[in-house]
Amino acid sequence: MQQLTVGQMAKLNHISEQTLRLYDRIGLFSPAHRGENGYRYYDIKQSALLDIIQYMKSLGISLKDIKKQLEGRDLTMIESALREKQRQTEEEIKRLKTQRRALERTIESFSRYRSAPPDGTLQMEYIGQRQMYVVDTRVNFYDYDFEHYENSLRRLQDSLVKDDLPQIYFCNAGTILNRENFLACKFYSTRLFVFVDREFVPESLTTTVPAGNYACIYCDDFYKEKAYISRLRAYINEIGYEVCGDYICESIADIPVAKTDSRGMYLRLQVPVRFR
Amino acid sequence: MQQLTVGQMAKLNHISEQTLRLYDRIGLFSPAHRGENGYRYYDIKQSALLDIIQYMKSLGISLKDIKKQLEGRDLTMIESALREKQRQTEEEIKRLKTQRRALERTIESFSRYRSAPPDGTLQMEYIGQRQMYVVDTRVNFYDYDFEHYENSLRRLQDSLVKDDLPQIYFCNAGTILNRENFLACKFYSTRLFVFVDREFVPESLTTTVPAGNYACIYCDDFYKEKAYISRLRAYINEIGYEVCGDYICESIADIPVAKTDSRGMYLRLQVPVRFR
DNA sequence: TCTTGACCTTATACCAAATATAACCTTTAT
DNA sequence: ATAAAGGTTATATTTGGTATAAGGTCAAGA
Repeated sequence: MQQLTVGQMAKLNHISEQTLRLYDRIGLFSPAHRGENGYRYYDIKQSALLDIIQYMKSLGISLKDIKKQLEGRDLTMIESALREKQRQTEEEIKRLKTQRRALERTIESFSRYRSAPPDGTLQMEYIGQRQMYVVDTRVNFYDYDFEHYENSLRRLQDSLVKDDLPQIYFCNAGTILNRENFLACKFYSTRLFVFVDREFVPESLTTTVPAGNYACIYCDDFYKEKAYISRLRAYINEIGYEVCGDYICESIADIPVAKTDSRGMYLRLQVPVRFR
Repeated sequence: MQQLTVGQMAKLNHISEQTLRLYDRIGLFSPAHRGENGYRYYDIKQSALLDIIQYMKSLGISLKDIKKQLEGRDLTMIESALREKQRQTEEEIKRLKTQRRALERTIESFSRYRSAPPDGTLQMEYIGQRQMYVVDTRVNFYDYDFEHYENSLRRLQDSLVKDDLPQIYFCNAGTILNRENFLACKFYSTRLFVFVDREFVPESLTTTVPAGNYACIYCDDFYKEKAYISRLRAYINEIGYEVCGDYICESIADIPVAKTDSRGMYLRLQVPVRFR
């Protein structure tokens, strides 16, 4: 019978010596014999057990649980553990797919920020259909300051958590102002939103923003919004269009780069229009 | 300016107080002010930074790295970190998909074990096409004992690692004996394999086992193989078939349930046949 | 004004699953 | 004989928190 030292066994099984010693100490996997010198001597046949341990570990099962499963020597227990793991894996894949999309969105947001027109730019843009997750805060943003907006974002976060949605990074949030209020110069908006992906959020929780032509003005300061809205309205009249939907204040980038501990905002104020 | 205590800030941002204190201690995220009483006072506007931290954390970036990124305040650095994370996510999804399949295989193996015919059963079976990953050990298994087989499995594992393949649990491994040797009663086999999935292993690394009718005999002991091969051959002659391909000794379940620290093997010895 | 309870502070320990180090012993090869 | 390689133990470090103890602060009610 071949006697393997800890180093040989480690190499043979692609595991570190330290780890084998650890497994011995916690009683998960011990050498077949101990020499009088204290050396650990393993039997190659023990590899079979180590295989299972490594396999279960690769499934993310804790050493404690692996030990329990193996001590039980209960096949059905191991099997149900595997089934449970299968379920978890399925979920994890789903989570990662969401994450992948979130990353895409954020990176998009960065590039949008980099290539965005300068502050004050007025232009027409065709924007495709979007989905938003909306929360009505019942408080008028225009009556309060930036701090209140932050507060409201927290509320939106609460809401996302409650609806069991992944916590999206707020790189694409904003507020909605009714068409009527926009036209009447009445600054009254209580609705806050984040843009979301249709595939990851149940349709019942989202609102669709129709595709179409939007009159847009870019804005680098939260506090300039009111003034820029006026310019936007003037622009629309000037080019002979009419407003055909709700106004949106979209933050297209929202990165605290400065030392101010506040958001480094870049807004795209927009309203859907059509030829009169 | 609203001053938030640690508890309020925690609730607002769905994070624990402990964690906020931890972040303060490691200098990742500190309160705007400290009261004379030592209390931490946060500014709601700091939530923006916490958002980013939470976001980066959700991507699995370590706190240390997050700190570094944010201290740099370098947008392009953050962006490239995100891109790196995107790559990692992609890989992780791939890994999990492989894991999902491996789990399926193992669970399959359990149920195959449970429903397998008793030791000694002889029968014809139609078996679909399979892919195998083969290693030639250049040593004849039949000249050595079970220990040597274990040793060879380690070699197979080395090979899998070298080829950058996921470490499949050896629940479906075996050996191949040439048709000629099988017919000549010459026990000479040096090739070891595991069955793999086409989708997860490059085709260049796999060997296809054709679909077809196989004469099979079930065997619960490694050491009975030679005797059972004779019975298999006799059976094939008896029913008037002829061997049309290589013999395979497939371990259909391989679970160390017993206290022996060795594999609890269940073998399906098989050889493709056709009507003479 | 006192007390109570909620909330804050720090320091310390704990968790998993290793990895790293120090201090020391054994084996093997030169 | 000596040195290198490899073995032993015990202890500390890592990560991202959570848990606990011992104590300080604050606001409300009696």
